[in-house]
Order: sequence, then structure tokens, then C-alpha cells
Amino acid sequence: MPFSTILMPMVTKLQLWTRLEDEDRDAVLALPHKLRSLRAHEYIVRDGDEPRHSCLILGGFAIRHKLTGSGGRQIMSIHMKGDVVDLQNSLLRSADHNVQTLTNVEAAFIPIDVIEKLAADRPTVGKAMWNETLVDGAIFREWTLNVGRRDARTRTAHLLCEFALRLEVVGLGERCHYELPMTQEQLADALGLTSVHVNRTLKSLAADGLIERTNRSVRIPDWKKLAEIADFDSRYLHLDQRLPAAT
Amino acid sequence: MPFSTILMPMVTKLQLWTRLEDEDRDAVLALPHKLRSLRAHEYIVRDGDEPRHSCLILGGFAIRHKLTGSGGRQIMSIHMKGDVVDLQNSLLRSADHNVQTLTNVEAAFIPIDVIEKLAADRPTVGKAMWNETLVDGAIFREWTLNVGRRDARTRTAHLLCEFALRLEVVGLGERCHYELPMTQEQLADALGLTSVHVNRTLKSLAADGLIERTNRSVRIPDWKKLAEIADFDSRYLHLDQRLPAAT
DNA sequence: CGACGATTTGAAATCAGTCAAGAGCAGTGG
DNA sequence: CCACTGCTCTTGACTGATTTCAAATCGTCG
Repeated sequence: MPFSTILMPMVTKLQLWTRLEDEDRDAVLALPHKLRSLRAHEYIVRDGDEPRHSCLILGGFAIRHKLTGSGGRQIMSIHMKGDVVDLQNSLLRSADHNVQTLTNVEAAFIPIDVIEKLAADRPTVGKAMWNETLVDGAIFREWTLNVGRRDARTRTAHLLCEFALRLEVVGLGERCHYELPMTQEQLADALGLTSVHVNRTLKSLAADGLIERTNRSVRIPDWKKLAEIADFDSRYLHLDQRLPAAT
Repeated sequence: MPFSTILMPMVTKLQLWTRLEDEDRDAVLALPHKLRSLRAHEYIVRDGDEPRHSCLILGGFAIRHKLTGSGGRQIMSIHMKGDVVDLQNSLLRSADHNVQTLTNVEAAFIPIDVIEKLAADRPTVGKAMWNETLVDGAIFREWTLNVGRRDARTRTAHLLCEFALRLEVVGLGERCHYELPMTQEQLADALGLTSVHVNRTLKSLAADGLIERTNRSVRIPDWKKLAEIADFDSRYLHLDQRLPAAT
């Protein structure tokens, strides 16, 4: 293998949606990049920036969020190992949202023009990256539905289900037992609720035996039951047959 | 000009974000397609379908929406002349949301494999289409923020501002005077509110002189004032310098 | 031990939803 | 030309989910 495999998480992620030839894979692995360690709560991109690099997460968690004029924060998505987290901002030239670390993060920064050239030279890779941004879009849509039309209980349960599957896919947890990477206040900002209400809602889910939690760890005793009250249907994650019976 | 110009609205839209060479433009215009007239409220794609065609809107309005298990509906976006409205669904193979006409619609249906081939053969066009889906994503994010973190009044005003600019860009209205293509119930589903509350909110905006309305027509006497109380910043539409001082 | 952030809890306030009914308006058919 | 039908819009009174405000407890890390 002629190249470093540091960027392998990106290849793995791309291969979730598109089969890559060896040369395509090698071309991705050969992308020039700078490695950086970021501490928790650092901004990667700020709304209004004109980023020249895209940021591939190798370890840790990051979020994308926007702020209202009155200071309200809405978290739009969570990102983890293998996600290229500001492809959207950098391809559109001008960032329309913030990207911020949640935990300490190991990341590779790749110049955006190199990514654009790769997409043009290797249509298969371009298609795979396009697909990744489309799946991001699908997740945004589900979040909009979640925030707009589900009550606090359903909404919270739904988020817990999404985490379960997404962590499972990248091997950072099991579907029925994982570590929540967020505080209740951050959950609130992802759910469009207040942290107080998130707290009460989590307690109510626990009281009904739908989840068990100690600290940040979540255990789901009966996946099907939780998925049902969460109104959760994993199709929007577009994981296809990659997961056993996800509901 | 060797080709029909029926697909010109698509070229115009793509050129909002990317400059196209003549050959690229001609390649788009030469796309094989079937024209269809759709009546109001017809489904173009249903959640769960596996569409083989993408649908370019030539006239009229369409929406994308998702339903909760309990029947709640969230409208995710509105589409008009020049929008390729189910690129997302068709490229991902399996539709994760519904696409439905709002009014009578004239549309061109283009086979998805032809679109994929075009994107691969002509990277510039591929990039332009990718960009279009990225801007869609940017609009989803803003809607999530809108629904999750803004109160009913701000939220409603924000939507009115977005419509104003988007209709202006495609030449279907003026920024300060346009025809709303939706009923109040549909507005409610876009805003995550009830139609009763939308009604009261519109009345309250009108009472404060921020909008004037007769039937579906909206007039905005003072754009800056409305944009301000709407917490509206048009950057997320990524229209760049294409609009005079949009705020 | 002390400090700081995160979680938990209670009580009061409020924004938006629900239910229900009437008014306006356009299209249809007699 | 008019009554009828079916939407959409409007309005009022009441309800309720979620927020707000405030304070106590917990946990972890230096």
C-alpha cells in the first residue's frame, strides 16, 4: 500500500454509499492534508467565514449549529469519525453556519480546491462525496420534521435512536448501549427545547423503562419499543442493508 | 441554437451558482425528457418510492414534506421554476420524503441515469448540480433554525422574507409585493405551527404595519423593518451579489 | 476540600394548541 | 340568477405543553 492510511475513515465513510475502485481509494488516501488536534468547544468554522479547507474528523465529535439574532442556538447535526464536516460551507465559499467541536477532536484539514479537483478527475469519488452531502441533507430534513412536528418525548426518543444507529455504524457504541457525547443543554439545542425540559423528558423515558441511564451512558432495553414511541424509521439515514433490522 | 430551449430554466438556475460554458449549457438543454402537466396536489414522489426520474419544474409550485406517524406534516421546502425537485430522492435511490404539487405544474421528467452520466462526463455541470443540492441543504438548515428556535411571529416573518427574495430571483414577483402560493394551513405546515396560529400571527404582523395583505397577496411596505423583526439574513440563500442589498 | 459545570426539582407564567362555530368566496348545477 | 357545496379564513374561549426563574444537589477534577 503506497499511501498512509490516516484518511481511511473517509474512505470507509464514502464506501457506505458507493463502491470505490482501488485507484479511487488510493486517490482519496493520497489527498494532501494537515493533521490537527482540537480541544473541546473550539470553533472549526464560523458563520460568515470563507473556509479554504474541509475538515475530516478522525476522532471525537463535532456539531454544526446556527444562532438566531436573539442568541438562540439550534444544532443542525452531529459529526463523528469519517465525516467531512464542512464540505457544505467550503464548497459554497461562504459559511452559513458554525462548526464547533464537542469534545477533543483529531482532524485532517484538506484544501478545498484539491477536493474539487478530485471530484472532477474521478467522477466516482465525486459522486460518492455528493452522496455524502445528500445524506446530510436527508438528516437535516428529518431533524426539521422532528423539531417542527413531534412532541418533546417523541422528539427526544428519536434523537436517541439516531445516535444509537450512527454510533453503531462507525463502531463507537452498540445500538442498545452507548455513551452520549452531549450535555443536556446541548441536547436541548439539538431538539429545540430547553435543558430543563430535556431533563424532565429523559426522566420520563427512564421512568417508563424505555431507556436506562447513568450519567451520559444510555442503555436501551427494548429497541423496538423505543423506536416505536420515537416514531423512528431509519430509512432517512440511507444505511440500506448495512444494518440488521434497524426498524 | 441546435436544441430546444424548454429546459432553459434549469440552465438559468444552475448558472446562479456556476458559470457554464456553451457546451455545458447545450448538454443540459439536450437532456432527454418527458413533459407532463400535473394538477394541484398531485404527488410527484412518495416517501419510500424508488424514483427513476428527476423532475424539473417549468412552471407552478411544488413542496417537499414528510409526515410523522401521528399524521403531522412538515413542509421542508418550496420549489418553483428551474428547480430540479427530487434530485435528492432519486440520487439516493430510495425516497425519504414526499414531493407534491401545490398548484398546477408544468414539469420535465429526466431519467436519473442520464443525469448521473452528465455529471460524470461534464464535471462543471456536475459541480453546478452538486452546488444546487448544497444550497437546498443550506435552506433546510435555516428552516430547522426557524422552526426550532424562533417564536411564531419571527418565524412567520422570516418565511415571508424568504419567499420575497426567491420569487424575485426567478422573476415571479417583486420583493415587496408578491402572491403567496400557499394556504394558511400549508404555511402552518411549513412553520411547524397550526393554521389558527398562523392566521393570528399574520394578522398581528399586518396590525403592526409590517405587511399588508389582501387574500394571498403580500405587500411589504418597509423591507428593512420586516427583515429586522424576522431576524432575516439572506446569506443562507447563497445568492451572492445577485440581489441588491437583500439584508 | 472547594469550585465549577451539569443535573435535578418546584412553582408560576406564557406561548401556542385545541375545539368549535361563523363568515367569506369560488365553483357547480339547477 | 341563485342556492348549494366545499374550502379557506377568522374569531373566541379554554387548555395544556413547554418555558422561565430560581434554588438545591450531584460529580469531577485540581
